[in-house]
Amino acid sequence: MTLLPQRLIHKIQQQLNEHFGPLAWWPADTPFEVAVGAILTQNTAWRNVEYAIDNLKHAGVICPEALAELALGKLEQLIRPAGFFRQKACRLQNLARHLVNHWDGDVTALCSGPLPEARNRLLALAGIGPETADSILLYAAARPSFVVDAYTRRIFQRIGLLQGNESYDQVRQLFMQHLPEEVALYNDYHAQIVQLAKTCCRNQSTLCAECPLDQTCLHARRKQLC
DNA sequence: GCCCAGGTGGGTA
DNA sequence: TACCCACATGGG
Repeated sequence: MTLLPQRLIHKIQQQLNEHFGPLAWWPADTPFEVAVGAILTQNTAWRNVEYAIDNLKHAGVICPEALAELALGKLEQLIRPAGFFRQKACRLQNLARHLVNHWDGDVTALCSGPLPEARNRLLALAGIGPETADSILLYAAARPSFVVDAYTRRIFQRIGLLQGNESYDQVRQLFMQHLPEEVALYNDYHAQIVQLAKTCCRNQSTLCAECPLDQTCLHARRKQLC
């Protein structure tokens, strides 16, 4: 049985929600900390991001004003555990200075107004691409912008909904056109995707026997047939 | 020792 | 447009 994309996207969400419950999440205390985490986690394991954020907290610089003033070399050392530390230090300081200079240090102000314009403002900043922009919009500013990440692609490719050659915006549009425009739903869905990818639908050594989607997923059903 | 992790941007054809 | 590559650390 092959479900239409809309049915499939809803069914997966229901199954994940039943399995994990609502997660409503981003591990951060403030909107700015969400933005910092979103930049630091670029192609990096979250565990390493936590080390870097702990360093920033202990140094008392996890706010736009302090980060904007901090010596770049010092910032590089603090975020070193998150990898790509020279690039990411520039990106963080650039964001912090932009916020201080133009938005009164307020991430949610930067993300305000019509969604496409807000998203384009983020994309215009150095080192903020589509995934980072959508993470900031959704999790820092509670705007309904669906986040597509490597987990989303991996899971929905295995399920059979994606081929693997779709652009970021194509995947984002696929979800956004089939889901109601609800922040809480986007928030939970992405959080549940992350949870599934870390627990069952891992890159290697998949645990399909424990997966709540095993009856829906092509990958798991193929394994069952073997 | 090797591979991978919640990407992005610059260069090249 | 489509690939290729640099960017860097820490854990399994």
